[in-house]
Amino acid sequence: MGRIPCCEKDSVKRGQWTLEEDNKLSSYIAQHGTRNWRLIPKNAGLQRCGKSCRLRWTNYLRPDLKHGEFSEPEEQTIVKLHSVVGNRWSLIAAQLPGRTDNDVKNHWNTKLKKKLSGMGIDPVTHKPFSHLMAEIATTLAPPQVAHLAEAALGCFKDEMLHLLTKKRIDFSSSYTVGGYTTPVPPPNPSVEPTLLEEFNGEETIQKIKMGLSRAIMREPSPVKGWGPMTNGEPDDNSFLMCEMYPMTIDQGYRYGDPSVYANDGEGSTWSTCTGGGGGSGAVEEHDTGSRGHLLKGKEDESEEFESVKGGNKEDAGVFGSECVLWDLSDDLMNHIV
DNA sequence: AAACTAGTCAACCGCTCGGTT
DNA sequence: TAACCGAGCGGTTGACTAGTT
Repeated sequence: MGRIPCCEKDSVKRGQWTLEEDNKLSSYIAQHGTRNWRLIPKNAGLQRCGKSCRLRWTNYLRPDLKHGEFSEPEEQTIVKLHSVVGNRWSLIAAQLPGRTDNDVKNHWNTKLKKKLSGMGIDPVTHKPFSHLMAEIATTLAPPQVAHLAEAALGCFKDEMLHLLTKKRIDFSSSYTVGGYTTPVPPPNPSVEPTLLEEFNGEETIQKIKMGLSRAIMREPSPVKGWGPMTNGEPDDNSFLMCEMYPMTIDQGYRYGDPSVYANDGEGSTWSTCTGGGGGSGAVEEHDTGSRGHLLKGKEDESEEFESVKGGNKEDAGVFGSECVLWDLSDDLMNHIV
């Protein structure tokens, strides 16, 4: 039982690499290549495991690596690909020249996950938390829905409070995440300055509970399942929020065609939801119960909205998707505002 | 100024897979 | 066909740093 270790653990050095070790490894590989990792440390005069050398080379020393911050298009690519392939970091990294799977994984775990959570999006399923709950709620009898709301609040309380307080304050100027500015103002800007001042933890939680419970009970059945699309037709390999939620069809943004994931440098691969010809009727007056409250009405009065609706679509990515960020019911928002 | 906390990221670990013998 | 081996992958850990109390 057990595997033969790749090296004698007692005789190898571990931990951080020194500059001298880096130089030894780099110069050896420059001369001899990376054919046999087990022999490399021995031949290069390093007290390291071959595996450790490979890792050091592939994750840090390789000359074609990019070091530093991830760009906005890179972040978009990661999020989009993650929504389709999950934690296949090497696959995702392959679409990002100069980035390693370790880089991508670290960036996802430390930054992107939090960004999505903070926006009320489940980083595992890439669905808004509220929609996840709504999906579950459709399978429950009404009395159970209240319990679901209670339980969900326990799970998502932090995200919701964050969303309902800090994020809204951020909106006073504009909301920028992942380099994408969302020029959508809060539903009622006049109350914005007092939001934090008036914030009271317990009271707010009670309001959230009530609003969430009501919102879920009023959540209409999905139009379709999470029907992904390829070339405009549903396919089984990806999620497509705007298919399920009419509001997003009109003004929202969705993940682009899953078949086009190459980082071709042509800017955003996010695409807008055109609604497949459905047009502006997607958000109707009667839909005020749960979704689309923000866009409905804003369309009439907000210059910023026009900029989104009009020529600024390229500026909104997954992080700038107001339909996701603000996908809270009127009931819920009214309790808070 | 010191102690504590949270965030970041390089490195390690164990496992799987594919090629070779 | 089975055993072995090298390489790669994804999850996890821990050292370091910056920010906060």
